[in-house]
Amino acid sequence: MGLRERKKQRTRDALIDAALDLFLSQGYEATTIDQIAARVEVSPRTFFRYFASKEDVALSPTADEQEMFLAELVARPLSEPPFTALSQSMRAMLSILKEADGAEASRVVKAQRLVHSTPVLLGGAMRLIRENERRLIAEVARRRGTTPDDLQSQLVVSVFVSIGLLCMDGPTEDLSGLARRYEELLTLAERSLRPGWDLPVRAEAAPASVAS
Amino acid sequence: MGLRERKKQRTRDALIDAALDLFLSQGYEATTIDQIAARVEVSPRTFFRYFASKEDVALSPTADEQEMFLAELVARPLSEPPFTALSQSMRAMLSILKEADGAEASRVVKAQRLVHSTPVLLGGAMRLIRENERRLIAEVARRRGTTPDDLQSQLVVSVFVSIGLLCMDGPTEDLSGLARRYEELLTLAERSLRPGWDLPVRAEAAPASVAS
DNA sequence: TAATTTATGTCAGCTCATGACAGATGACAA
DNA sequence: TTGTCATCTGTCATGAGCTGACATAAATTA
Repeated sequence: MGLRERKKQRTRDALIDAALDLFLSQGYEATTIDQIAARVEVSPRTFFRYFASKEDVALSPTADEQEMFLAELVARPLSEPPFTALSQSMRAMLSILKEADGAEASRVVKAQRLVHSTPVLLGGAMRLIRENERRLIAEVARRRGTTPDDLQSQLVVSVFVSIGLLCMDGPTEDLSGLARRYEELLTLAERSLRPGWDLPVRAEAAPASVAS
Repeated sequence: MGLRERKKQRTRDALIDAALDLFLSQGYEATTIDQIAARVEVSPRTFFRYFASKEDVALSPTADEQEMFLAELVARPLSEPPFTALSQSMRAMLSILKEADGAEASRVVKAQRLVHSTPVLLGGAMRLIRENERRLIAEVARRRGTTPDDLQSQLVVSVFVSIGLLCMDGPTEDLSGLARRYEELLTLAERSLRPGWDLPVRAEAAPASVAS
C-alpha cells in the first residue's frame, strides 16, 4: 500500500477518534467541526472530504458494524436455519471485535455509548440499521428459498434486529457486558417463539405427526 | 377557546400542510424554511416558534400518532393480555383515524409517504418510535406486574413495534391498505409465537396439563 | 379605554455543508 | 534525478438551518 493511502487512513482514524472523544467529553451538539479539524490539524474543509457530515463521523463505527454483520451472515453455512444463522453471526462479530486490535473495539464501544446518549444520533443509527435490514432480508429470503418480499422472512429479520436493539438499550460498559445481555435476550426469545418458526414452510415441523 | 389560540392552531396546521405538500412535491432537502413560511405568509422566524426544526414539522403527524397509540393502550382493559392490548390499540387507532376529520388522516398518510421516502426522516421517525417504546414498555410492565426493566416486557413491546415498522415498509396508498397489511402481519406473528408468551409467568400456559 | 400579556417581524450571528480555484504533495516514467 | 501527472489539501465565498435580542403589533383583561 502506498504512502498516500496510509496517510489517508491515518487521517481518517484520527478524525474519528478526535470526534468521538470530543463528542463524549463535551457533547455532540456542543462540538464543532472546527474543533475536530483543529485537533487533527487539518482544515475544516478537509473534514468534509472524509465524512459527508458531522453525523457521518459519529456513526462510522456503527456503519462498519453493520457491514461486518452482513458479511458474517453471508458467510454462514446454508444448512443453518435463518434465525440460527443470524444469532451466530452476531456471536461471531462480537468475538472478532473482542480478539481484534483494541483501537477498533474501543471505537465501537465509544460510538455505542455516544449514540445511546444522543437522540439525533440514535435516529441516525436506526436509519443505518434499517437500511442494512433490507440487505439482511434479502439474504434470509435467499436462505428460505423465497423472494425478499416474503413477509415471514421479513418477520424473522425484524424480530432478530429488535433483539439487537434491545441489547443496545442497556448501558454499554464493555463488549463482554454486551455479549452477556445478548445471550440472555436470545434465551428469552427462543422461549417465546415456536420451534421451527423461521424455517421455510416445506420444512415446517408437523403439529402432531400427521402427514400433510 | 379564545381567538388567540384558534389563530395559533390554524397557523400550525397551515405550516404542517404547506410543509408536507412542498416536501412531497419537490423533496425534503430541496425545500427551504423560507418557502414554507412564505406559503403561509409568516416570517421564517415564526416557523421556528412553532417547530423546533425542519424535521420537527415533517414528523409532527408521526409524533401525534405515537401519543395517540399510547393513549389507546393505557385505556385498554387490564384483563387483556399485553400483546392483545397492543394489537387492539393499533386497530383502535386506525379506525379512529378512518372515522375522523379527513384533514388529520390526510396528514398522517402524507407524512407516512414522506417519511418512507426520505432517509433522514426515517431516522427521525425511528427515534420518535424508540422514545415512545420506553413508555409502552412501562405500560406493558405494569400490566404484567413487573418493573420496566423486565426483559420479557421489553421483548413483547419490541416484537410488536417491529411488526408496526414492517407494516410501514410497504407503499402507503391509504389507511385501508395499511390496516390490511397490519392484519396480515399479525396473523403471521401469532403463528410464529408460542401461545401465552406475553403473559406474566404466574399465568403461563402449562406445557402439558401438569401442575407446577 | 388603559394596561398587560403574548405573538410576530426584523436583525445579527453562529454552525453545518458545498462549490470553485489554487497550491502542495505523493506517484510514476523517462 | 527530473518532469509530468494525478490527487490531496487549504482558502474563499455562499447558502441553508437555527437562535438570541429587541421592537412592534395584536389580543386579553381590567
